[in-house]
Amino acid sequence: MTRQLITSALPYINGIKHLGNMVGSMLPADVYSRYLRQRGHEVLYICATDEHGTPAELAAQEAGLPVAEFCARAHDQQKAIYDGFQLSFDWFGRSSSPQNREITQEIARELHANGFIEERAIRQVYSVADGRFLPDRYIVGTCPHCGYDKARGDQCENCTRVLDPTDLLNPRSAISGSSELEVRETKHLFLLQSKLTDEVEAWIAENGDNWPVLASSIARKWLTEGLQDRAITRDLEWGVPVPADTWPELAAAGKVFYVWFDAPIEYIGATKEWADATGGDWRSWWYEADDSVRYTEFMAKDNVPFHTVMFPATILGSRQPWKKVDYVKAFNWLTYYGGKFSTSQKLGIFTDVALELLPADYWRYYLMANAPESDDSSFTWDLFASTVNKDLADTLGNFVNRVLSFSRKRFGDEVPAGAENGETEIALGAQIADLLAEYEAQLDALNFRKAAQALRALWSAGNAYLDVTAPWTQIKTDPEAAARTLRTAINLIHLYSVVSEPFIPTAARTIRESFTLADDTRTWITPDEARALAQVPAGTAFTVPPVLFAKITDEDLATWTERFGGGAQ
RNA sequence: GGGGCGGUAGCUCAGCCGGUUAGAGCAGGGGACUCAUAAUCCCUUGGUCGUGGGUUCGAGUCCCACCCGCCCUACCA
Repeated sequence: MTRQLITSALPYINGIKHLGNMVGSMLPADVYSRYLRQRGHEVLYICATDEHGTPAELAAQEAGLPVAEFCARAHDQQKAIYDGFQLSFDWFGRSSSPQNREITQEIARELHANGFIEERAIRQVYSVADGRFLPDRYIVGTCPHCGYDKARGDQCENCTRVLDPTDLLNPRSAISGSSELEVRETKHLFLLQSKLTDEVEAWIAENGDNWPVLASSIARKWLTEGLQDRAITRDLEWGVPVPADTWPELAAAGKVFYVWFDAPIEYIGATKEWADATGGDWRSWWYEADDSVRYTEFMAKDNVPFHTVMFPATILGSRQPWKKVDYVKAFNWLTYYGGKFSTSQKLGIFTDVALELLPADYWRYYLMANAPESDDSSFTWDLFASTVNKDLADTLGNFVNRVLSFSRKRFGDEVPAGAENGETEIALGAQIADLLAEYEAQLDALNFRKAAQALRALWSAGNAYLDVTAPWTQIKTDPEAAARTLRTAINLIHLYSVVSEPFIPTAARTIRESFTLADDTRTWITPDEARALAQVPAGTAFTVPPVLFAKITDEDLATWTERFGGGAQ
């Protein structure tokens, strides 16, 4: 059993995340974490809110709150939603934590000591009315090429040309609208990534081959172009301050590190938050841990360059034995009817609203069974309803209900004894063992769609077994055989409750709690146990749980499609 | 402009290093069954594998060109 370090990309502090954010990082990381824990691995699943940067400051300003207060509230809000999704973080931290500040500054000092940080003066647009330097995209104006009057300083959305903010005609602040802009000189720290390109390339060559192409190809693309030196500080109020002991002048000027510099370091910082809170040993996971720990990162494709190139460059340049990622699981986008989920246009489904409509298991299963692993995938209400109804309600939920109801009706509140297992049960056991092996193999390989398919095949096998044995017929001629069938089917139900937990933890627990089984501490099923189908002995008391998954009705669909604008695009 | 990924049945997707009649689930059609959330199980109709060339005994799978979608292109995160 290895030690498994798992992180999912940090959700940005500002705004409620939508289902696309959920399926691309936190949810698969949770499914994987739960699976590995169940298999007996020592797992540490770490996530956090990413709290620094211009958008957070502006959102706080708009909310009329001090940025620290704004972020504290937003963090709690996000945390509550993730609890609702049953995300089993070992720690859900904050990139604004003292722990992250400490480690970020430490790594910056190490980079400096090794000659990978340089101070440079750059010229940047300053908005007098807003009292802040503006990132390029926060400057709008008229495009000099096409005349579009809402072009952003980084790119014109109309003609797609890449721009410099000083190219814009009639430039103004996107925040206040003020045209009182000046180009000012400001000093920043640059990470000399150009000096680290070869090392990162060698590291990718050695480690990236097994990653999904989505991750490795993006990484290689950046490297073939050669890494450029990159500014890692900003002129903002809210961020990790540049340490005064190393850069007194910049510290005095109030410089903070760029959000993308401190955000990945928060994986380490959050682990220290966890250690400080629980007495855990954070260093054993992150420092000189290369042989004992396997580290898997989950993220959507937009995050890949930062995780495969820039962060590794930072770590390599520190010359310290920080743990580097072993496997990068990258996802494409989940779209809403082929279009982008959009906060500003209120398009799509957001995590808070999702939980108001239906319990987490419905979303968890649907999202993972249709995860955008090889390409963007499209959320549609029709597919959602058909997946939930067919797989969860009909195949699994109905199986549990039909077996337990029938058994109770005919044999009472305990698992019936009945005849010894016959050929049908032996064949079933072999089939279940095979399907379970397939399910495990797909989860081990982080193929979530295929894992969900294998799980559904396990559920379906139970229904097929009932069809072959037909206990409602057996009961008339051979009650012992009927009892055997039900005993076996009940054992399947218990097996399902164990192995389904990564995808549908709440329903799995509900099913499991319907058995009064002493010492039921089993967390996984061995091949022999799968073949035997005898973990729940005759005589075990059980109850029939309430309907596990309610079906989504046509009325529900009509209501939600109307409310969320499904298909309109 | 440059680059990456993708374009396979009505829908969502599998198809490893090229090799016999291109697969799954859902939807559609037929049948079986009645324990169960009108559930289940079995059978089955759908595809000139984006387009056009090329390599090969043989290509969805390799090469070239083009079309379409998404993403990246370093100051959003």
